[in-house]
Amino acid sequence: MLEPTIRKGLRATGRRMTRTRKAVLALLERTHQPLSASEIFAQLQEDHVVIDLVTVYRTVNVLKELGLVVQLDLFQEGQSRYELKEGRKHHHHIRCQTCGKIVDLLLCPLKKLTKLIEERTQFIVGDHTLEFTGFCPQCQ
Amino acid sequence: MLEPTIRKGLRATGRRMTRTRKAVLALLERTHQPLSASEIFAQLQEDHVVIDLVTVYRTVNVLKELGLVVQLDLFQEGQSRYELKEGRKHHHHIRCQTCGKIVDLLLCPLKKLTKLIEERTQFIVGDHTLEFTGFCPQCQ
DNA sequence: TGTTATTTGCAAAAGACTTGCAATAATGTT
DNA sequence: AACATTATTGCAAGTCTTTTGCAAATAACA
Repeated sequence: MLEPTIRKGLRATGRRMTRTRKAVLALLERTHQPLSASEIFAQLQEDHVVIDLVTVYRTVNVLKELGLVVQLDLFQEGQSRYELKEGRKHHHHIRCQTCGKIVDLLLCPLKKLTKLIEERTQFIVGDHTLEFTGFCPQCQ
Repeated sequence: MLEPTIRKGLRATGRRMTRTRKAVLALLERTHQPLSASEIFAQLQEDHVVIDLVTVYRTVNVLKELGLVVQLDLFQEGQSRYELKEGRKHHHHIRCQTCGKIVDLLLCPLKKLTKLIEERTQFIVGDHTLEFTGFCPQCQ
């Protein structure tokens, strides 16, 4: 139940806790897969929550701005997915090419690499994406 | 000049070498940045090559199918980029958040990781993406 | 040069996401 | 508890990237 904390975050930026924001948050909280906007929309429809797809987009963007949600762009999916950050460590994902299942990879091999890249390229390295595809046990 | 080789690859799959395919290939061959479809289109227009944007999309897709071109989805760009494979080693990229410049990273730290991921997830690991963003020397 | 199948251009559509605006609802105040 | 203020929502419409249908153009090869 992270609603009270989030309410404060919203308030601090002149925003409000609303029915739709609660619904999206609750859904992300109980779902263990990163969801796309249209999946959030569809699931809330099933739950008889009245919400517009536009509102879903606006909501995930707000949550992203507040740093509560991470936006993922998985390998050639053509849409973004959103995942609650809430106390979770930075991690990556693998997605099954056949059934689309997404599994967390609780690792990130890139800490050392960043320094090397900065030396080689003179860039200041910011963010990175690392995503795998493959075949899950059921689809092999 | 990889036209003759590619002609064979096209022929082998019942395809033809055309004016537009030559133009796209030649552009990719002389450009050292991964290009988006609209950039390919715009550049060819400047070069007075008559081509439709639709044809650019179809062309890069054919080249991708033939394994001649790699499709890149860089960090939240909202469009794909295409890069000639032609004798190049597998590598990754870093893109400047300010000016958009893309620099090759001639490394891939993921060979060992694949085995670990397969053990942990029981997936058969296929492809992966790894892309960085940051600030290039000029934009710092 | 002619025949045939592939490719192209154009128009239109699909899909993800954004924006404008009037109506609605959340907040702090009376 | 009702009010006033201001953020948020829903709807319609728009943008942007990419795809598709189809008739006309053009490669390949005899």
